[in-house]
Amino acid sequence: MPRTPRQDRARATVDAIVEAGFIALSQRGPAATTTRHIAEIAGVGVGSLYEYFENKEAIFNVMSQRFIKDTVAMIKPLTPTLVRMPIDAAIRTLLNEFKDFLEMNDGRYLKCVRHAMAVDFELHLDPLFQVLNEVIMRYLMSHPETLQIRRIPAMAYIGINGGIFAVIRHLSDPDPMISFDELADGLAAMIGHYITQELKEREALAASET
Amino acid sequence: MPRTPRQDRARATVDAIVEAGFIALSQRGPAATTTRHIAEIAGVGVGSLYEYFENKEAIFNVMSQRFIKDTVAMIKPLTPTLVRMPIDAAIRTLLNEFKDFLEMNDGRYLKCVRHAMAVDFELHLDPLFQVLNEVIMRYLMSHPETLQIRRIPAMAYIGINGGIFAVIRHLSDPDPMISFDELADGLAAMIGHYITQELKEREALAASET
Amino acid sequence: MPRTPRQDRARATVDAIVEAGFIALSQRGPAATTTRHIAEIAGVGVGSLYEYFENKEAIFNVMSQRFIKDTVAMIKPLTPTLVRMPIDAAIRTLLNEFKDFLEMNDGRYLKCVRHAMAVDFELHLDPLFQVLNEVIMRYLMSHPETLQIRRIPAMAYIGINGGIFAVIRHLSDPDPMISFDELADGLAAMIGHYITQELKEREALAASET
Amino acid sequence: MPRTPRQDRARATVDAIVEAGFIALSQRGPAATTTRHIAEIAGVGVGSLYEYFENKEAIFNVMSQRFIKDTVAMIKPLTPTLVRMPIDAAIRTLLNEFKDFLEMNDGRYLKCVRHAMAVDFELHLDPLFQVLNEVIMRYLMSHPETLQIRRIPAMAYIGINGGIFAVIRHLSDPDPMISFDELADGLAAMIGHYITQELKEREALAASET
DNA sequence: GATGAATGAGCTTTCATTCAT
DNA sequence: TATGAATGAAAGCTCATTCAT
Repeated sequence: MPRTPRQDRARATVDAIVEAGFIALSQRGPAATTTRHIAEIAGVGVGSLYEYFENKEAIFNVMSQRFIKDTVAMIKPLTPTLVRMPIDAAIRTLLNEFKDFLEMNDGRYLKCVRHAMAVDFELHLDPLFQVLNEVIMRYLMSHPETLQIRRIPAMAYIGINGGIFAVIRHLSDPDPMISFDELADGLAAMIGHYITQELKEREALAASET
Repeated sequence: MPRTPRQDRARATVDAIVEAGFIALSQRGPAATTTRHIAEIAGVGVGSLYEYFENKEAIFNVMSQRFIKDTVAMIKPLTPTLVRMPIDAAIRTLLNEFKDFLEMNDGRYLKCVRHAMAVDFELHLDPLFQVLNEVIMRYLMSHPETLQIRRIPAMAYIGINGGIFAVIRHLSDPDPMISFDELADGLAAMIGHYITQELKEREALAASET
Repeated sequence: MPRTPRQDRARATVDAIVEAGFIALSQRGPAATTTRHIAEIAGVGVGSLYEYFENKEAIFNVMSQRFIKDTVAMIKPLTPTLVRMPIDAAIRTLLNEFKDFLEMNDGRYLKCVRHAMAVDFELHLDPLFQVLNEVIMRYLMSHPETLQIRRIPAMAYIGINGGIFAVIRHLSDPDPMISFDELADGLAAMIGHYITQELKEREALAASET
Repeated sequence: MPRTPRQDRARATVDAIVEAGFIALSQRGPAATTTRHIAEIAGVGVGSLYEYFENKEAIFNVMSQRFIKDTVAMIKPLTPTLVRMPIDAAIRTLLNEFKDFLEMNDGRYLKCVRHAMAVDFELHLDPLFQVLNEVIMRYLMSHPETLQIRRIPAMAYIGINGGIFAVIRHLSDPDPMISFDELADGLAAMIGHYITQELKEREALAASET
């Protein structure tokens, strides 16, 4: 049974407002993004903003949640493919998908994410970390030998945080010292080498114990 | 039109304003930091702000420059010590010094740095990247065998950006999954393993070529 | 960003603001006329001023234009009557109408015009000079013999500027040495005598040439 | 006995401040003329302004008085010469002297006088009107036949006010329709014709009475 | 429900004036 | 006496929010 037109229209308006929020934020930054701008871009009256959102901050909150939701939705379906790849290819694939995702719509998300902290995006980061941790866990379980390596939590933490930030910074850098491929290759090599080296050390240890 | 301070009293006022800027920024964030707050914390009249700064943004600019200057001043003298250490110890030492630096004055700098992008800290980041690159280069030259490893620029980029961000995020995280020591150990191990593995591969390659 | 009024209510607000501008300007002068005063007198919030005007100066500009428009609207319909009168009666009539116009609404316009230069009234004076020049030209054409007199442009310039200023100064003077009727009579006689004398000289010249 | 150096210096400082006031006012207009500017141009500290003047307005008052004093000092010595000239030559001479006076020092006085009303110059105009009235009276007494003409007070009022304003407006007009000579000639002719015509009418009247 | 005119608290900034030096 | 750093009241202006239509 379809929803009543009333609800559909309301949902469309909310979507238009959130979309407009992203456009305004990416175009003018958080300080210059006014409710008037958002309403104008959304094609609704300022009053309508307050029909659907408690206040301006609530719009940013929903934007934040939607950004994270979209990111998770981008990553989740990749998991089965990623876990079957060699680690370096998996990392490169994930980074490239992330890059494309951030650069969609003239880099709207990329521009927004740079201002994220100014509008408390951080509050809704959890699902993103969860899905990335899940990818990592599924990967490790698909490659049981890697379960023996040390410092898995720390590596996940560093890989996720360092990786996300390095990519965002690189994409935002008008004149980066290295190419994106070099960055992705570097991250892949770093993780790859860590695993290789750990496995070797485990092996050597096992051999000496025997 | 702001004038350059010529008297001692004037210089003290300028310092008080910049200091107040850090306190206000760390307490309330950039959007809620008003000229009145800064003046109040500095213990001066609002008018005095404009005796020495073109406008509010100019205060943030000077703060940004001072933060970077202080960071560089913290790192630079460590260089001789760091380059003589094993890589993992060097990294752990640097990260711990960075942590202490950020947590000085009740974490004033840490709280400010989270809002960095909102106040164009990026514009003045260069000296920091330069000094960190210099540390890396000096380290590599003190350990000539490491000069053979591949992807040095990418590793420097990843190490600096990923490292800085991972530390900041960890210190800002009210409930981190890992301890700071685990984080530092992880970063050290990751870089350390990368170098070890690279050296081994070089060796193997050299052996096979003979 | 000021918007163009689309609703009736909006138009009424704009009018109230301009009206309040005249009242405030006449009461306190340009330096002491603040946006808050204007808003208060208009019975609207300060914010409303900026819904319809770019800034404070824009209000003064519109006031200036409206003043000139009103003056022109007062003079234009008089033209047919004036051109049929003897010159001295025409001048006296025009001056008296101008006096009444300036003294309307407790002399609001008179008080404003004294501060004219401080708010760039001059920028919009052209239409006033045009209509006065047209009156003069129509008068001369209705009295073809006067077309022979010399120095018509200079006389127009002097008559218009000197006349306007003499009237304004007289009306503003708390203790003038002469009555307004004496002033009007004097201006009428001066212009009248000039024309008479010129015509006589032309006549004498024509006679001597025969 | 010479004044003490102390008093001399004080007088020089006062002069420098008033001079600076004229320069600032002519350069930037009344709204943009700050005490800081005046002090800077005068080469003294802001504090010194308040050693010699109650407040900013007092500076403008003294400026106003000095302007009028200078104008009077320019006109007074001309009187003996003027009264011996034919009326039109006298008027042209006076207007040209006035023009030169206003255009001295890159038009400093001219630029100031346009802002006069914004700073209450008008308050001190009396001596100027007195001296101009005296010139007129002396002229009339030097030409006793003119004492018979009617409307002398009105003509003086119109001539003085209309004349001053017409000259100031003309000199300020970037693109005047007539030349200054034409303006001066026009004013001279207008007054000249008035007198001529009046004398003729008196004569005719006298003849008819006989 | 949708609108946008209206609001006013509160922002940044200026500048005449003061007063310790 | 002369200074200029310091002041703070008050200016122009913005914009999230409200509410009559």
